[in-house]
Amino acid sequence: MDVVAVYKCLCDVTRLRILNLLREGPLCVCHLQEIMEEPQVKMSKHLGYLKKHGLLKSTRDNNWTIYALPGKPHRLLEENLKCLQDCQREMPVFREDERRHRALMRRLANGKETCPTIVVRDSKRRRSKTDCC
Amino acid sequence: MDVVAVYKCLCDVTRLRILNLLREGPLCVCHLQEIMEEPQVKMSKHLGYLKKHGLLKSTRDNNWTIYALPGKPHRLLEENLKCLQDCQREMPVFREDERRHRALMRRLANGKETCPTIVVRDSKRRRSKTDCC
DNA sequence: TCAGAATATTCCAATTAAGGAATATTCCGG
DNA sequence: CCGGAATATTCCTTAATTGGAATATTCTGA
Repeated sequence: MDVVAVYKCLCDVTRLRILNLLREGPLCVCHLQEIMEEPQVKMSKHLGYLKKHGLLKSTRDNNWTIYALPGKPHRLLEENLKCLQDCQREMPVFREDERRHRALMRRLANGKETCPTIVVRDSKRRRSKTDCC
Repeated sequence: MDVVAVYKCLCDVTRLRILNLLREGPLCVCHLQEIMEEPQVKMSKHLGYLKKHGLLKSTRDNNWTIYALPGKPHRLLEENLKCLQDCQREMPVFREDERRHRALMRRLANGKETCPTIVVRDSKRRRSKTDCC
């Protein structure tokens, strides 16, 4: 565990936004993209960066990659994730993200649309192979 | 309070070492230098950086500058300072620093040598104006 | 006033980081 | 096998970071 590397992970808004969103549960790349309204390249790179340094894990589900926080994160990460919860004031963008996140979740919950993101939480639902984003 | 700026402060070894040392109490620049065995420019710049972002405060004592953690640090800083305490394993350099820190303190405590660093802790001691380092 | 100590600042070179455009890869359904 | 979707990677440009050398500033004691 490279402490400095962890802080390097945390010192970028995009990465903080990703971590903050994933506190709520796993998300596939396209949903993160949709929520954060950022281009695919950017998302993919930052996700890769976080994963490379052990702050995220990923699983492949057909054509999708689902990112999630590690099962038992290092203390350093854990403490800082807790702090993120209280950073609404300092990070207004967090509130926006969470708003769009909830909207997406509602849409997925009551919709025809199914997606790996939701499947992780409700493994009984079936989905087609290509109806994600 | 700029969250990202705080993490930028924390993502450099030199700055982490400074913060870790100052957990124990204030130190003047020359003592930080001595303990960390780093050149003056480097120390001065990183100290200025930390101060600029509110992670340190400084007071002037004659020709010396004494740096210290802020009285009541932001939660983010506070939590991470606590984490630093447990990072001996990941940061062997912390142990070295603390060893040299203790040695310095012993030297100052029982010596003729007095210094702003010690004065902060024992304001009854007198010192000459030029016997610091 | 002058030399020297403690600290800060400026200037510069080298390294690293961030983001976008284009391209590659992988996997699916037809 | 082909087209398309989801994601990753490569290449490139621009910006930011780091650190050292030299210099400046401030203060003190003689």
